[in-house]
Amino acid sequence: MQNSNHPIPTVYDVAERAGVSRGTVDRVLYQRGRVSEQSRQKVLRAVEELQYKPNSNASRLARKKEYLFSCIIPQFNEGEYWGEINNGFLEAAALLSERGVRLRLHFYDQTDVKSFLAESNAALDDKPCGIIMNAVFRDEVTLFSQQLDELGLPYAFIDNKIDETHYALYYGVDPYKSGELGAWLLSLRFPPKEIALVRLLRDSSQRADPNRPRRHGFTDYINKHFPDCTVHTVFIDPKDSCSTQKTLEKFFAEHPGIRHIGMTNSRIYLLEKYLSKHPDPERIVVGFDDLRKNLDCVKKGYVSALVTRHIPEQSKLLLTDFAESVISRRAPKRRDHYVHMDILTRMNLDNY
Amino acid sequence: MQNSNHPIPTVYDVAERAGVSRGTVDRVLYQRGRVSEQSRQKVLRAVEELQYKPNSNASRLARKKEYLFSCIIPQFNEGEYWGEINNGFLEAAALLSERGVRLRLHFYDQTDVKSFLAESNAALDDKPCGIIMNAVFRDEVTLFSQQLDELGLPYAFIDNKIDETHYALYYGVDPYKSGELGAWLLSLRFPPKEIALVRLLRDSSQRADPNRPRRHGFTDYINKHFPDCTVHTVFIDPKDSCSTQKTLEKFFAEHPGIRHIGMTNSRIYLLEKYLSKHPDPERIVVGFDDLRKNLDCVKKGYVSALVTRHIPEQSKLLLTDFAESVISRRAPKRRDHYVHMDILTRMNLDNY
DNA sequence: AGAAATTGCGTGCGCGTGCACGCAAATAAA
DNA sequence: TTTATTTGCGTGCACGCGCACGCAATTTCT
Repeated sequence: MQNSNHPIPTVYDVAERAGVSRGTVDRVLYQRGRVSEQSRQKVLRAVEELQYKPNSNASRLARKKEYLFSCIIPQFNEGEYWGEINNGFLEAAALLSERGVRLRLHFYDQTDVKSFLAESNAALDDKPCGIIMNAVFRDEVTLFSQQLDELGLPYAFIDNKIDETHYALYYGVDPYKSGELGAWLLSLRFPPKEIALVRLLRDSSQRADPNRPRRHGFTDYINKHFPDCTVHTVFIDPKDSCSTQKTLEKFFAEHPGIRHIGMTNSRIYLLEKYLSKHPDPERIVVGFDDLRKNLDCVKKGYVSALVTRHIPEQSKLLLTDFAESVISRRAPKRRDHYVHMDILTRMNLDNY
Repeated sequence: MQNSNHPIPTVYDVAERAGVSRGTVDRVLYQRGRVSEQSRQKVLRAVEELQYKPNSNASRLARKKEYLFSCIIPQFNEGEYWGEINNGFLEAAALLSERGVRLRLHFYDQTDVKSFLAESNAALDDKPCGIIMNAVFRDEVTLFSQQLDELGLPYAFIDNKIDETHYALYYGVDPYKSGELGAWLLSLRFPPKEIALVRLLRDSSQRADPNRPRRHGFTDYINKHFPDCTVHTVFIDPKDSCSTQKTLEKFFAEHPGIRHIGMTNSRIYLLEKYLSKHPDPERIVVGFDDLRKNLDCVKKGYVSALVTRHIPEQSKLLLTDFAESVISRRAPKRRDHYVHMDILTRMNLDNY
């Protein structure tokens, strides 16, 4: 609690106590201009004794400095994963705006390397004081991050990262562990004999496979704990619900023993139609990520559990933390933030 | 994105556009002093057209107004539930300090009504602009809230609340639902035939029983879904680990069939000693709240799952939201915040 | 020794608001 | 009509800090 006898000290108080002028205090605090060693010590002592902290409101008012951050993330449709990430960024930006933080967004096409290159260049043209991105195209992102290193521009990764780069900050889940958690949930109720792992067809132009680590976490867990269990893989087309339906009908007709279904990408909602047409009280379905549509599936009982983190929270925390560290010119306390994985079931869905 | 041609408008811009002086703009914005209807309209229009928002940094600098909030919560030892709540308050206060928010804390003894009365009076003496409390002693809290209503002082409840009062804000979990969730988790793996519900002995002076709703959620769920299951209640003494140990030994010796153990208060860690001495791979143990010691028990495998919310998050959000609404003099968007219940197991514990 | 450059430091101004003071015009009272 | 009162409104100052200007004292160069 603030001692009411001693009101909050200002530069004037520090200057007076040190026997110098405000300007000198200013020079000492911000290493601006030349100061004799003697006055420097006096000022530092006065700052220490008075516990002086600059008034951030006055400081920002006088400085009028803006901090621009550029984000390079995949395009999205309303309600999709990257849309939620985007919402988190916007929320954080609104909160930080009074501290002079500005945001510029760049969306690229995940299936098109060139669009990533274009957007990363556009981001540089913004002359930002920090860049936030994800890492779908490993080679290009690595190259880009080297460019940023040379420019001395700090950058942060969201959702996934490239360990070999000098990123300042990372927020995301540990994808491998989240896969394990999903497999654990799937097998919690009774041991699986056969599992359907549903995957998405992707056109050949898409080189990246961002879900690999999570899928491996999933299958490794199953193989380790249930060595006799077979994992069947089915591919469905995310753009064609009709063919998806046919594929699933056919697949499950051929494998009537399957009671466990998992999907390691964020689109478990694509199964809704099939699941609703073929109810099975014994079936267990596990998916990932708290998309609106996924939550609906849990609510309706088609999906037993989702593994997720609060998606917008993740990007909100990243921007807040990143901005804080850039503004204060201090490295963040922690570099890697593997955010907590939530387990969502119909029992704890209401207030998410 | 901010249009760079039109820099952020100031009162001067508004005044000029409305053809009046800064003082007049100020008067209409804050309903201070007298203004002719004609100028009022002109100013309001200019504000609208320019999308004028006062610069919060300049505003706070000039105003120098402080907002004091007083919290009245139970005493605690390091690492206990209310300690975590307290940490959340402190964290929020640190973040809000530059907006002029100050915090004053009052701790009372949960077993002593008089200490609550003393602390609530002390809180009033602070002359705060808002009060945060929990509701252990229903009658006394109800009386106190009536007093606050008369004074026109807004108050918020944390953790639990009294519906009949005119509280401005509430953050907490739905205790009944959390009890249900705990029971669901306990019975997830295989249907329970016998359950041990471990409770704490409380001295007769303690009238309040804050865990009742949660316990009822728990037992109701079991009775509804497993009508043939018997729920045994065991009382242990939280202050005497030796007697606790004896009680548990005796109880479980008499009921060798029990594979399900639940505890609806926050002290599942009190069972650690017993559980570690009597390992049982089939046993399922469910507790509540993410106390450090509870997390350790999950990590070591003694406890299968915890139902919790991130405790400090809850108080942090409450203070942030409450301060925001008091400062802006607007009612909060939502009054009741039943925060999300997390499910914690050894699979998703690492980054909590 | 005188001129030129460098070092150390004090001061003034502006950032955008909030608020109090006080002036002029309009109205009411004498 | 003169004086008192009210209404409407403009202006000045302070908030605490960042920054630039410029003066005086000291050192370096010719």
